[in-house]
Amino acid sequence: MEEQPRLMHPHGVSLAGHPGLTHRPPDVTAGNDGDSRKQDIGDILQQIMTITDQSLDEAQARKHALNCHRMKPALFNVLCEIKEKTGRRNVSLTCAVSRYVGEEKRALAGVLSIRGAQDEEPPDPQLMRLDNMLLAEGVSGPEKGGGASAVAAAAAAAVGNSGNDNSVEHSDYRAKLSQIRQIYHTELEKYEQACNEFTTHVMNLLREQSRTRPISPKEIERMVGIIHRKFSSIQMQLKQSTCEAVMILRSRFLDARRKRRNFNKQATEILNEYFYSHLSNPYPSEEAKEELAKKCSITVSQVSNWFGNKRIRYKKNIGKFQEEANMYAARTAVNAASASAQGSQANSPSTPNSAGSAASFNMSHSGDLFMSVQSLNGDSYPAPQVGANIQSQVGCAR
DNA sequence: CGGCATGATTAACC
DNA sequence: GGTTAATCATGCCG
Repeated sequence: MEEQPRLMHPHGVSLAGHPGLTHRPPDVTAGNDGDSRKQDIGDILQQIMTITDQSLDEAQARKHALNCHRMKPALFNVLCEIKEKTGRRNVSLTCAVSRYVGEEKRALAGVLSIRGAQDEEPPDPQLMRLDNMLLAEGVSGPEKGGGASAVAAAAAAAVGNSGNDNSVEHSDYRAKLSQIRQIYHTELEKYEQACNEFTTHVMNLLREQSRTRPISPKEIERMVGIIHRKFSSIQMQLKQSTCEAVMILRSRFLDARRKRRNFNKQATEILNEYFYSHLSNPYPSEEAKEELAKKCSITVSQVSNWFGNKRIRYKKNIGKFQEEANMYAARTAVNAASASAQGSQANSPSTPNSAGSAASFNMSHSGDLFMSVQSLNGDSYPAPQVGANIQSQVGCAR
């Protein structure tokens, strides 16, 4: 291909004096009056070349004139031949002829030059990542996909906070996600439509141009390929920003879940009940933690946190918790009393120790500080004799 | 708004 | 790995 005789000027510039034209097909150059014919062709070429300087309207008129010109078929054949032989399409003539679609070309260039147009190969890893993520998040893929609910469920399982406000946050999250999803889909659809419209537009233009210059199907294919690549790069941007939006939403959601929420009253009561009824050893076993967690609709780690906080805070300021301790001791005593009144030995699995067993909640610095405080405040905290004044205690508490 | 209550987190410890 | 102690960050109430 490289070694075959070149018909084109080495630099493919001025066609008027193009060597290729001296190698005319017989049907064009036949006859003796080659000079006049030459002149004729020269005129046409001149017209073509000056199209560049004309307005679109003028060019339109010229185009029509050219199409109707008696020499047009011959010239067209020459072009075909040149093109076929050179195997290239950068013939200046084609550029000149296509000048009359300058506007369209400019529009094309405008769209095609949108930034970030890395012409990646089809199996673009980044695009795949984005697609996977969108799918996983339930943005793309089947309607109301498992993605969102999976995330919500995971978050719920991770935190397991009291159901009510959770579902509120979930629905909020869901609503926002579906909003993103909707925007994503409408935008995607818009892009697809625009891409199709633009493709057909360009194809029409090329078809039109093919009347004036030879355009191979490969060229059209190539053009369409370029358009599709460019549009898919736009799509990629859309996907990327959608991913970002989802990530932001998700991190906000998770942040919101991290926010401290006070446990509801019932949960606190259950925990306190256990704590004060196991004051001698307020270290629930794993099973007990699980049971408490289930009862309180919180996680085991929250139970652990609660007990950790409670122990340290109780220890730090026993006096402050005195009243609370009395109350819960009284309550467990009541429970025990009513249980025994029913004739059955109340022995809840979660509270194996009896109420008010304030023996020795080991303090790191003073092992029996608790005991001594108990005895010091014996009057106000008669844990051992709770049963004696249940009525008054309960009356105070409730 | 200030201060206390409280759930969560972290580092050190055993 | 669980606990302690300190601390953070937020909720809540006067």
